[in-house]
Amino acid sequence: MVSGSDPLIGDAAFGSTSEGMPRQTRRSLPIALLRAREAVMAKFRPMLARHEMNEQQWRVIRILGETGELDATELADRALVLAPSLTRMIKALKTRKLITLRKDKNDGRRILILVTPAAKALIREISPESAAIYRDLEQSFGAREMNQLLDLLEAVSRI
Amino acid sequence: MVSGSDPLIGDAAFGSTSEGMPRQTRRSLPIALLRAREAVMAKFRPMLARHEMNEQQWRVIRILGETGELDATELADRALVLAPSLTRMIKALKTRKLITLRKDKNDGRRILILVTPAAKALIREISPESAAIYRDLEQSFGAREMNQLLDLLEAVSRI
DNA sequence: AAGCTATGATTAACATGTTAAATACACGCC
DNA sequence: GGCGTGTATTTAACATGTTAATCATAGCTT
Repeated sequence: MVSGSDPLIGDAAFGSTSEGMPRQTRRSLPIALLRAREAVMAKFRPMLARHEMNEQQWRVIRILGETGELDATELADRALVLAPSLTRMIKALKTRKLITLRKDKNDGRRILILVTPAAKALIREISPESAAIYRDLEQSFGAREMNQLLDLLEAVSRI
Repeated sequence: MVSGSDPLIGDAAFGSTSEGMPRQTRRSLPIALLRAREAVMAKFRPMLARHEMNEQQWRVIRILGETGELDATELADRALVLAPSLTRMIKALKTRKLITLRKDKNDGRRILILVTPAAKALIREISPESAAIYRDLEQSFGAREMNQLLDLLEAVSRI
């Protein structure tokens, strides 16, 4: 019998590497992705916070700025937020006068979302700061590694 | 003047690739990490849901199972959950009798957390299912690519 | 036109993420 | 021993994540 504080033997939870070693938590893809994301976002969050934006709001506003008017479903897909989250965010962003809404005339179920000039001004403030952080990241990580990583991430996303 | 629905020109927000092309949202590291994570977790979530576990609870329980007794700070670090989230999770997991708590005799501020036999049994149920999903993933993505990706993610996490 | 089914958006309920503040204990200094 | 400072944990408040249910509109079928 294992005593109360003994760890379970090995780690069958996430398979084995090609070398046949038991996989440690550090070597698990979901955790590695989370850890990497945390490390990267830690660089951006303070800057965004100075502009009273969180990560998700910045994704939404930025995509609307890049793309122009979008319906809620399309926007949620592209910004990687769930529909219920977007519904709540829309209220807040409308109150802050960063977006305007109108009904789709051809489909009464859809709402169309558009950034205001104020939001565009905000995007123009944040973008260069974001670009600077990204450049630092690319420099310390390596441009080649960055591209390789982006390629692999894109491949994983398609699985 | 740009009209209301025109996208902002280009995309200065996240720097440029080595080829000098403007970076699209798809080519942004934070978004690529999020998208990849979503794709991967979509494979695991239904299985975990069948065991009435979410992703975070599984990370916590699994790490406790691997490691044995841990204090809250150490556990939060390893499971990548924030301290306030862990506080709430501890209540739920204790109610479900998956963990037990005791005070550290040498440091009255710390609580020590330990999985119950019931939790170990649960881990033994989930682990093989998780391993099977991981194997499928590794097979369709490629073991070499998987290792390469894990190496790059580890490198990014250290920046 | 009525009815069926599918889709877009919202609401509800509960969980975690996030930051700041509060609480409790540890530890060194005087 | 009292005091300031630091650390571990909790609480609070608000935001998003997640799933399921609801509501409204489209669009097809008869």
